[in-house]
Amino acid sequence: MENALRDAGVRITRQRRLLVQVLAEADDHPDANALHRRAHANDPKVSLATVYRTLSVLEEAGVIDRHAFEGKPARFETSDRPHHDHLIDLETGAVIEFRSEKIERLQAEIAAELGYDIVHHRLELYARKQG
Amino acid sequence: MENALRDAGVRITRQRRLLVQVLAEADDHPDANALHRRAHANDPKVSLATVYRTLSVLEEAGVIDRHAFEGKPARFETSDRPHHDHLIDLETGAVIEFRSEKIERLQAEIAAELGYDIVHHRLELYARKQG
DNA sequence: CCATTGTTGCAAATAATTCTCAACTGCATT
DNA sequence: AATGCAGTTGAGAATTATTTGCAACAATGG
Repeated sequence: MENALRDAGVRITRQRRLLVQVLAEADDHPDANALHRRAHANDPKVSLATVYRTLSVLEEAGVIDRHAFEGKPARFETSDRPHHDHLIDLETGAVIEFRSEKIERLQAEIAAELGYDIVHHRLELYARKQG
Repeated sequence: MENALRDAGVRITRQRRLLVQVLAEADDHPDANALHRRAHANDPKVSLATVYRTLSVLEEAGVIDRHAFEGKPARFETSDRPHHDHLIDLETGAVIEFRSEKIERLQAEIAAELGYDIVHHRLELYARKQG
């Protein structure tokens, strides 16, 4: 991942290397604060401002994704996994990932009809188990 | 709409009546600040805090919908209109409504395949004008 | 018309994120 | 290995969106 950054012309600093590592090790979807806490454990000198700045840089470079769930703080994950959307089970809160080529295509068509190119999208299905 | 509120046990105050009116007249998707500005024009005494409080009350009563688009402040619209999804212009922040029967159908199919019935969903396209 | 209870305005509090600026550090070059 | 400089950092102040505490006020039932 570090190489990908270097190639994108991003200067590799101690704190950036640390954050990349923390993100790579995360199997959840931490927010900026959680990342700061984790990085801080390894290097108490890393500041929250730098976490925010670095997250923007990494997002810009395309190595992480930023997810904005309702009102809540933004959460991040490495973008090495394939794109997917989410179905949320309203009773259990479980999150099921899915992907539909057809929907992706339709979205692009709709945007094109309106004169737009999609940069990214958000699709969440809130559902209940069939009776 | 006022009756719907009364039925929901919501006390009708001068400022609530005004905000309901402003919302009913809005054909865009204003945020709390914009609503405050518009209400303020009619009654300079209405405060921003009350706008926020009233919006929560109206949402609770089910007469308006709150949309939390990425990072940006929440935006509102009356919920008396037929269902639609949103395309957000990343440059101007403009919100364009659209509806696709095909996507609706596909969503239902996907949910069904996973053993679910959709209760509601959220689809947002973040896009940029075609060059 | 009065009492009760909910509502408002104001200002201060919170929460998430960005910015300012002086000190510091990658890294290309010598 | 030393040097220059543009990019980066830390600390805290600033900003933006929203919520809250509290005393004054007003809507509805009786």
